[in-house]
Amino acid sequence: MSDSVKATGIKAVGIKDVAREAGVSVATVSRVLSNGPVSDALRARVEDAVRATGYRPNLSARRLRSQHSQTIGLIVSDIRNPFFTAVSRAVEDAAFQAGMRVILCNTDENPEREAMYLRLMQEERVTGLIFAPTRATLAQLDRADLDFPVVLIDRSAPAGRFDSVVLDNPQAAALLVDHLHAQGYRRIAGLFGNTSTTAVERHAGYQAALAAHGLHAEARFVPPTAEAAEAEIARWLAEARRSGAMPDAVMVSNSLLLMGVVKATRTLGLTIPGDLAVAGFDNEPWTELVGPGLTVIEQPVHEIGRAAMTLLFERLDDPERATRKVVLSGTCVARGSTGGGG
Amino acid sequence: MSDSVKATGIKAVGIKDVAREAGVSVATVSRVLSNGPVSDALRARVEDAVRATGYRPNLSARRLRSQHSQTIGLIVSDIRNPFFTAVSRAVEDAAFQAGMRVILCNTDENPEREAMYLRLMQEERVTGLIFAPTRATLAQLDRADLDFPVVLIDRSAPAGRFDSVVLDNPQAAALLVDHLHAQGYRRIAGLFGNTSTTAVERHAGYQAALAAHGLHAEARFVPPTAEAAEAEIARWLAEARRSGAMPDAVMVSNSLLLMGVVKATRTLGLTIPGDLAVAGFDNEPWTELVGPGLTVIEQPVHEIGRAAMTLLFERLDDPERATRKVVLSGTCVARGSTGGGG
DNA sequence: GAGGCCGATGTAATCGTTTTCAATAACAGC
DNA sequence: GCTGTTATTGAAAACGATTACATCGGCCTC
Repeated sequence: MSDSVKATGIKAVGIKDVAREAGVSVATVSRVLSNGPVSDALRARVEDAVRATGYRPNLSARRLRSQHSQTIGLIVSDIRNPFFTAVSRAVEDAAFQAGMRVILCNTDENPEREAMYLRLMQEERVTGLIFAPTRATLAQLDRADLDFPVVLIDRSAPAGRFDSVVLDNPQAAALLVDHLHAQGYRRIAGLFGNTSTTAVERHAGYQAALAAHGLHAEARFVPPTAEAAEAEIARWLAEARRSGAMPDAVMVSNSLLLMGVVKATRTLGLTIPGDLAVAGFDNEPWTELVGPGLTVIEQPVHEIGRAAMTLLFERLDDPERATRKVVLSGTCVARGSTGGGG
Repeated sequence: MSDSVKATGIKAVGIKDVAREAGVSVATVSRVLSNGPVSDALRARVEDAVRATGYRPNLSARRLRSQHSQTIGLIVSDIRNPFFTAVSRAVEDAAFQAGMRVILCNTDENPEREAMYLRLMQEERVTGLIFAPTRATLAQLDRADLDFPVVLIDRSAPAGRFDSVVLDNPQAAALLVDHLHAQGYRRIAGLFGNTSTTAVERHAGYQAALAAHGLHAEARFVPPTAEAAEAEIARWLAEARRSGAMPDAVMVSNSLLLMGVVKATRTLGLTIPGDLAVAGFDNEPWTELVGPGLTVIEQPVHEIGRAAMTLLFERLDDPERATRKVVLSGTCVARGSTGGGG
């Protein structure tokens, strides 16, 4: 008969079984497992029994009773965004090292999904949350009373009810502008995403830096996709050519837009940097390989993840302390795409 | 005094509080929450009470009692590997859609970490696991008795105790070789990773396809890093030049190696495809942008993730059914890097 | 009109741990 | 030798939900 198949593990072994095997009470087993005060003799007996029975604690039960979920939430827009990929890796490493689990959620910048995941975080009774919210959700977050600490990443915090860690976006954008200026470029266009606070800050830095050099800022905003950027740049350059006011350089606010711009230059048959210098954000491995190499701002991605976890742990340690905002600096990686001074 | 600060949420609201508020028993509340048989009148009262109290079910308690963790594990080598990034996104989407959570673990191909995460999966009582194991762990996996189904991805399953979903690696490699041959290349070198079963399979396909064309195979194996590939290719080409037997094309088994090869051509001042044609795996967005565009095999990454989840759900439905191996085909995306027939 | 059945509801047991509390033993102080 | 203190241990309560089982009307059938 086919039920001879089901031979193994007819019943899960619990702490009771271990206790019986070792001839002690369940309390003693529990104490051994959590390094409580137990005599050496009993400890050894229990450890043997654990091995013999192949016991594995049930984390759900443990969490229920101890009221510690040992779980942290991580809500980002899309894990496929290399920035979040790197951050998530850092978060996971730090979490597992501290004996905690991570629940990862992708929102696609959709406020409804953000709301539902926030609800989930409450039901999971997470210890803490690391969150990159949209502007819409960020505004409501103040009112929502959550019973766990939140650390914001990438998106800037307004008043200051939450700890946060962000790149110094204005400074980073200025770094790029300064570099372009130093290379001799004078008509520096800017292309920015139109959804995140990040782009807003980078635009501000771009504008300020240009002003400092006495240059004219010319910025446009597009949805954060390569396609949108490619189309917009093509349109823009066509107009500019007609009006005789071609930019000699363009900076963009993230790596998706950067890809779009590079694509557009190919389609239009423009050389980089001869016809157009290009600079952007995020030092992904491939930026070194396209064209003459792309000049970019490198974000300390791993550090951002680590900093978020550190902030979270410190907050858990002392819930009363003042909220903190960690601002990290990017560095400018100069490559050929901004090389041939205009 | 400073304790006026702590005003909100002095005690978490449980199902009991909701029951009291609605004037019903806890059982009725539970039934409302799980769409059980309850009269419309009471259902409405309970729903009001839930809203009024701001009740959030405690998932740990629910899981403990119901013995359903509603959690699936995902163990990969490194989420920063774009292949796994995309797969993980597909898995998460499918999971959350089915009302399940995902626990993501990075092993860095380290068997010890794999073992510890497998232990964790048991303690979490996961519903199922999607796993890309190293060869070492794969060998032991047969013996370990786990009380949840496992679906292997990317790494090929040996005998067949587990469901799995993989790319048709030999065929994909052959596709690349055939394309190179059709473009006129005759001395086709191959560079492969030396850790995964994937690379082994791709090498086999490469070799078979070359043999079918009556060509000589010349393959080397390196650690799966861009640096290793770059160094090895440089050394290789130097030797080849001396012996007067330069390959006119090279194919590599993954995107990291591909980056290494491209880097090497730059350092050596070789043009693609004039001096050397290049082809590889994984159609990442940037492959379109470097040099004349890189010819690659496109893996149906999202589909692989989905297929894994489907396999898992089907297995949960019917634990007795025969194990299945889903083999998906890659497609060849031809670009300029293999364009100028040798 | 009595018996049987069914659907809605409540009571209490249960899931597998941790943790409180009491009990015991050992040991020191006087 | 008696008492107070401390270190181990066990018994049982709790954690917050689900669910088996009992109960109670109402309604149908004969």
